[in-house]
Amino acid sequence: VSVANTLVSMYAKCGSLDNALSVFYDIYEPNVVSWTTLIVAYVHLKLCESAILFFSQMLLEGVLPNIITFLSIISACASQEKLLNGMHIHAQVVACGFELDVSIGNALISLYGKYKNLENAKMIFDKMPTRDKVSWNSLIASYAQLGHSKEALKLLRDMREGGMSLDRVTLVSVLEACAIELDLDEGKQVHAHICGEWADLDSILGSALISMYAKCGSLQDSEAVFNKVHDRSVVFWTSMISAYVQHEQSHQSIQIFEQMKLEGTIPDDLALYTALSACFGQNGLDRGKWMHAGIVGSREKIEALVSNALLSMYSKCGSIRDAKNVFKRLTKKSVVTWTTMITACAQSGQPNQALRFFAQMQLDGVPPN
RNA sequence: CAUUUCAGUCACGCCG
Repeated sequence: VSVANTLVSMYAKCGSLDNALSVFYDIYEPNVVSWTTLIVAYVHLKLCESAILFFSQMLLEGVLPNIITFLSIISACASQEKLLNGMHIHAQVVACGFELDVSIGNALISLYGKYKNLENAKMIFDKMPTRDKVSWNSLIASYAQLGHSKEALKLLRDMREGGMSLDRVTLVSVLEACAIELDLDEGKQVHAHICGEWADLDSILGSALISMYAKCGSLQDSEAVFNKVHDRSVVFWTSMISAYVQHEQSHQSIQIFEQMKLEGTIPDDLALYTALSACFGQNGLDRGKWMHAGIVGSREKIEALVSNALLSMYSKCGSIRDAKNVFKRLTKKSVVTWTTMITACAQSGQPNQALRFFAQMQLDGVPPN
């Protein structure tokens, strides 16, 4: 069984769910590790519904979940919206007597954070018999992501007073909090702390610093960070592209985008989205068309996010005609897609066309929000 | 043999 489990895990990590599944189904009596491995595979592919289904199936077959199973299933629940699943799992954790485990507590903190339920997150935290760095990080991240940055920064202070050392995860969350608060001073202090603690920045901390500085209005600092990091991920590049967009520097932004491609980093949807949003102003339309052509030439299908970005780009650049052309060729149109078109027409003196789109949208089965 | 926290992002409107 162990050998088969390892195989399942290996196939899953290579992205071959089919192979993983067929090995799993050939296991005579799958044990708790087999099931957990499968659940994790689905969670990593964001197929959380299925992960939860496998969990139920496992229970039906009389296999008892252990702590690791619960950790996996809690993270499955955290990445989907259904509150009920999460509450249900929490109850089961308690019933199995696992609720005092540190890792379980950590996962639950994060779960309630994702559910925007900070009271419960804090309650779990307070009730934990022992806390580790992850406990603090989870709670701080929850506060930071929900925009409660003051509390996040306060927790940081408590954490340090309690003698906990900070790690990269802590700092990323704190930088996010600084960005929301537009607290440049605190952000710089965190940056100084980072420089004192590690010889070089990695691309995750780098991205967080770039966007913190950009949001706090200090583009020069973003640039300085950008130049210091050499192991650049797509996210890292995108942060810099976005920083220039926020400061309305279309040209610089596109230049970074081009440099990224030259250095061999393949842009993902969000990178394309951001680069397209950099096409505005004087040469905006030309840059946008050029980019559009590049996108069409380099990928099979265009994702929703990217096509929406194309629509906004064309309408921002004043070419409703091009926007309509893109729009016509889309197979899936969301409310956002329709609203982009409606707004484009409305703002360019074509109110009747806007109303026509509005009517068509409803005929298409998309309800207005 | 499997496991918990972290970075770039969406249209419109409202408030700051």
